[in-house]
Amino acid sequence: MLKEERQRTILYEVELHNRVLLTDIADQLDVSIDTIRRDVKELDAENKLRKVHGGAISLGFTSPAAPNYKTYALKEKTGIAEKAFALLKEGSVIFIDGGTTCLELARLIPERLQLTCFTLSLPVAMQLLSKPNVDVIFVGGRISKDAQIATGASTVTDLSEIKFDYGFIGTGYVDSLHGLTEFDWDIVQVKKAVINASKKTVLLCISEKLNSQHRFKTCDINAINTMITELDPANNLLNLFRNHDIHLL
Amino acid sequence: MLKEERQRTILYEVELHNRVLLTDIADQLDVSIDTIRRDVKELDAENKLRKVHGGAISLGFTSPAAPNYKTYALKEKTGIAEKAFALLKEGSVIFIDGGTTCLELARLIPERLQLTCFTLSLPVAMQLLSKPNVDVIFVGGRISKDAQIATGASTVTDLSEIKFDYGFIGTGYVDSLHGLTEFDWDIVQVKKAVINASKKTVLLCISEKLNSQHRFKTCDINAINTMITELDPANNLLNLFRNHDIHLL
DNA sequence: AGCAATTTTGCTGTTTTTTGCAATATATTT
DNA sequence: AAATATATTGCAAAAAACAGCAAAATTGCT
Repeated sequence: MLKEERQRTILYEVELHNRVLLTDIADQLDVSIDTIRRDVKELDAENKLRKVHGGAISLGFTSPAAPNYKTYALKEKTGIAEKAFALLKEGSVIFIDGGTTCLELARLIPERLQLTCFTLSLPVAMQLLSKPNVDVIFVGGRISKDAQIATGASTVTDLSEIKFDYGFIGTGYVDSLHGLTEFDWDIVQVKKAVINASKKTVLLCISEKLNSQHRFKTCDINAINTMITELDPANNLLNLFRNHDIHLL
Repeated sequence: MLKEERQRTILYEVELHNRVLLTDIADQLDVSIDTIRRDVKELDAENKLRKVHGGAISLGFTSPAAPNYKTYALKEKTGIAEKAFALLKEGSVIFIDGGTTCLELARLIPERLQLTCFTLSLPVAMQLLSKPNVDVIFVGGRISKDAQIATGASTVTDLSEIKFDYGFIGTGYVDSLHGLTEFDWDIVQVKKAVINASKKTVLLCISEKLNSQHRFKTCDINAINTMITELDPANNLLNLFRNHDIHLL
């Protein structure tokens, strides 16, 4: 049997069943497992499949189907995410909110860092799948079409039974006096639950949102432990937040 | 024997069997293997076939599916999804499983159809977000990196409190005798829960998976109400499934 | 036909690729 | 922690590819 034939068969099996065991394939094709191992290694190098311990899995099952429409103010948001990332410790149990800034934080997590990440954002969950050492737990519920996050009573209930070391959240609007506010009532409910479930709450917020407000209130500004913007913590724009018991980063 | 004649024979063999061994051809045409090697080299240079170690393979064998991250057997799966789609009624409460076939079903749902869709697959949920009249509910839990679906005890518990009109599921392996089986135990647990939560269970399954099995059992074949393959329901390959109380589509 | 030039072919020895095996190391499970 | 499964590495045998060479066949020419 030609090598190409064998590799074709392996790919076929992987595509068909999404995952295969090296031993199974070696058995089926009647060659040594070393040969299969080498084949799979090659196919992996060619990006035809992904080699995992003991077998191989289809790319379609693992590749981050990332539609890269560009994020607004990406640079600022990446800067914020980097500051937030510095708070992460090996083995932490954290929550990552939806929104593009939080998505950047998820993207930033390095391969070797071991974390348990809760989220209710579909894009964040997708992003976290590519991190081998991150345990991803999705808090389910009715998915909001625009925010792409789970909302509703069951989500709130589920959240009430968890404690995160850190909750990294975004917000629609923030004001030193009126606190965090949102346009959408459902989203406020889950954000409240997240803050409640977080030992420490970290707000990721681009400076453009400072001193803006809307209809529904999530929490007072004091409920936030750390606020991260893309600005230098000493920046004058942050003065109004200095009176409160908030860490500025 | 003329060189040209020989090369024509080689090409013929390659086209017929998709591959050929140099030794076989040399034997068959009763010339030295070096001659065949040189012939194949020329044919390769002319792009009539592809020379590989030990033999040659047909171009059609490699080119069409080679740089292809797309869904395997997309056409078949779309066909299956179309049949499944015909079962959907306005206002139904359904469940859509993970996997590429089920993802096709999600993709097929038209804009105007009003549905309540439960899922535990991140890609399916993402897909459903683009359907304005579909209520998307994600059943949360620990996300499996490979399958990109929620698994674990909380997922199973959540599912135990729901009833779907239809549960559209896929499977890793299916056999008329051994039923639905999987490679992964965790996945079996949630699939069991899904079947339990479905008034009617519809299996979406490409015919290549028929009569295959693996380690962990999801359910007997009788637990399935309708099985959809890309084949005509009268096809002989489905004979083994006719004794059972299954609708074939 | 005769003959030289060219091409084709088979042979030889050498190099490269492929494969399986065994020993060791690493990962995973119990 | 031990026990098991999987990976990695080095090695050797076998198969295949390659390069060079010379005999044989083919071709083009007179």
